[in-house]
Amino acid sequence: MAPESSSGGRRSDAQRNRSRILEVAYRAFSDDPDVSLNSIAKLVGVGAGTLYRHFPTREALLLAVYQEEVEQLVGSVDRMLEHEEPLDAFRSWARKLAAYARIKHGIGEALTSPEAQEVIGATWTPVSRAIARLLAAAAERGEVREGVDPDDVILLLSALWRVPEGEAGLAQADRLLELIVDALRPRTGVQVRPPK
Amino acid sequence: MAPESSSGGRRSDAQRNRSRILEVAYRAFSDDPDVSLNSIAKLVGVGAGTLYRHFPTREALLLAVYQEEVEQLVGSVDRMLEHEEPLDAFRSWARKLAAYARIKHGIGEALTSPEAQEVIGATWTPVSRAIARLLAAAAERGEVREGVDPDDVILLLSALWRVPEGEAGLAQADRLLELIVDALRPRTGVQVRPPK
DNA sequence: ACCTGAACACCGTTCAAGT
DNA sequence: ACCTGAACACCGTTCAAGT
Repeated sequence: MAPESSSGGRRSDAQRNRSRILEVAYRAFSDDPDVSLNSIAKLVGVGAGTLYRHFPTREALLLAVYQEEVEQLVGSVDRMLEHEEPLDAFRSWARKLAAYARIKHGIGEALTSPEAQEVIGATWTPVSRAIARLLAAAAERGEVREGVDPDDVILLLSALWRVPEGEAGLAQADRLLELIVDALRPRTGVQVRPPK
Repeated sequence: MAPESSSGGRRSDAQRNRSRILEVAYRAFSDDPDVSLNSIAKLVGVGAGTLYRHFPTREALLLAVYQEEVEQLVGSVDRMLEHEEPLDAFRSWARKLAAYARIKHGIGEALTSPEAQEVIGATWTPVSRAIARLLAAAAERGEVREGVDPDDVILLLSALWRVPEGEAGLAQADRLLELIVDALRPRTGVQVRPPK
């Protein structure tokens, strides 16, 4: 009858549920960003209470779902800096972030809503650090000024995924990105050639 | 028994309802931006269907409520241009818009959500024109470059009202506004003194 | 014509009862 | 310990019935 054998005990099925919820939620959010939590629970085959036990708010679930991918995006910074000029790397990376936020509608909100900033940090902070690294690399070449707050840049970048869908929107996003890059340039206005 | 006397007929009570809904909704939204439409209908003392007849979506009601005030804000542009240097007028006006959007939470969404842009225009367009006027005045002095799309500027400005509440947020908004102004400066980088 | 308000199919969230 | 799922108090929206 051995009610408890090793240290873990019953913990395993809870962990199993957690990962199944994440898996199903990922697809559900992709289909429809406004999908209800109840319906996700039903899809998983789990009681609503179980979902709420693991993820107390919609935002908590949303972030857990996308955190891994955000980390991947964040992790791509170093590689990009090796293959591109810093400012181009910044542009490419910003475009990737925007494309991601445009598709995964929820994540954009999480990156700009003041409330979310306080609660999470888990998504915000890595993104902020990634931008800091890109800006630092560009600043070293004198292509952007120093001391720009990366959090300010996130907020400016959020314009990129608020653009309307379609081709006109993409063109607008390109213009916006150039405006943002201009905003970051050194104040002198004298174009500095990077040293060979 | 004269079922219809003049041309208007029964139209007047519908009009009355419309304005009462707007009046009550204004206060209700001020108290709580997420207030339900049903509860507004109840506050007005009107059937839910009546509210929906006048304003088919939440956004429609929200915009109707704030349209008058937006117009007032838009109307203040000319006066500001008379009393301030164009670029300062732009700064002041942007701050006003941001403060307004920060308080009337809904309006910020209406000014940046792509869906809203298509549906409405009634709020978007005047704001866009106001910014165009400010930019044109500044461009005449050579303080900003020409050909900047005012809609791009709205999207950039939206960063101002996504800032967290409190003092830190206001400081961030100030930094952001300066970054945006920098983004609009002439590309030459040579500071042009306005002619006396 | 316009309005009412009950009714419908949901929603997020909780919590007693089970194992 | 953890899970279930009925239940609660809502929500937006519709539409037959009234005037």
